[in-house]
Amino acid sequence: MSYNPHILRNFPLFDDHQHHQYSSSSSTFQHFTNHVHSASTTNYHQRMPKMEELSPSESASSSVPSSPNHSHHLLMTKTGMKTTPALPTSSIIKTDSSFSSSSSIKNVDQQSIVLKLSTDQTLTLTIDQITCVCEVIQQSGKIDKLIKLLQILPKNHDHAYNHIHNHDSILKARAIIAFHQQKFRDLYNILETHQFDLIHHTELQQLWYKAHYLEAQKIRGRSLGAVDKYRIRRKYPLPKSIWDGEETIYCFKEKSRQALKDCYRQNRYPTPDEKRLLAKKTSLTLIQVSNWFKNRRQRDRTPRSQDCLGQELPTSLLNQAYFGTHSTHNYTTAAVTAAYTNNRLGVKPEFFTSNAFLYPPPSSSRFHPNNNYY
DNA sequence: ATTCATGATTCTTA
DNA sequence: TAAGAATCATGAAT
Repeated sequence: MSYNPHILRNFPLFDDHQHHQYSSSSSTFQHFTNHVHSASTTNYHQRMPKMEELSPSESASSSVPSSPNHSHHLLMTKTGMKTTPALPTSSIIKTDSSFSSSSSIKNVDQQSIVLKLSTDQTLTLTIDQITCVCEVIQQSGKIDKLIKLLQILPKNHDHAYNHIHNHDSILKARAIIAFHQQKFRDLYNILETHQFDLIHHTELQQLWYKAHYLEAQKIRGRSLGAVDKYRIRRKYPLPKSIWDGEETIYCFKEKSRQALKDCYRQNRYPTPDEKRLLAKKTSLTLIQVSNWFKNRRQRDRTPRSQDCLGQELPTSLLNQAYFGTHSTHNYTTAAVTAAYTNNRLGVKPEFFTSNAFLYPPPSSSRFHPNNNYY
């Protein structure tokens, strides 16, 4: 499915005054349905239309400019999400190619559903189209529209209708609504009892934690600090239905880290080809792999550097070398830097390599109020 | 609140 | 252009 602005512009949920445009036999919908399918293979990387751009007053021929800045949380992707922190994956929505890989499911998604707009107005859309609209409304953050959409879904219990009510997007919509209505039990129930596609996990994980934070905040009657939140995350671990079960530390999955370590053990300087292979294996980007090796080499290197500082620093800062290599008495750049970062020292680490440190003036003048050594 | 680990960024160097 | 050094930012642990 694609997210065609024409459809959305015409969809009544975007404008309450547009209902009169539609009827059960509306040729308008036949038109846009065809339009959707013809465009479905080419629109993957098109930016999602914003709500403002979907207003009926807008010219139908106006194209949507792609702005790298504000397209950020309206981004669409065919391939799904990466784990780069720079990209807020929670806001990425998927296309039909990731919704349904098997053709049988795809057929179900093409089934038509009749929406009852009012007593005398109905609208027929495929499940694909409904979920498309549902995702767009979710992205827009307009909860009232989302509620309306769910309200006009049919209540019957045939195969297609069951399918749409168990669809990831529709259930996600229900979860979002439950959150906004602060019906936390309902929200947790939805998240726990339905296995969601991986593509929705990040967003739903945020929702899970946010709900628990908010609930605790209400009970305690005060806002939560970082520690409170941390304890809540520990107390209410993510359900398997919205988490693949893979441990992550600082964004990277443990499996990925192990693969990087294994490679590093054999070769500290992988070739670009090896890096590419590793990137593929770990689902990280080439840059991330390069950064990892760079950081690892740097942190492996510094604890062994020359002892050039004649002052005591905690050994705990020095015993962090990987693979069991421990140095105990070398005061390294890393240690000084860490000490500075952690406010243990009153001077910048550069000071320790400066002439002022290496070649201090005679002690008699060092504390003179007119010098600037201290 | 503080400390530590670690991914990312920026600047320099070869 | 890639590696290194220093540093920043932030998650996690205490």
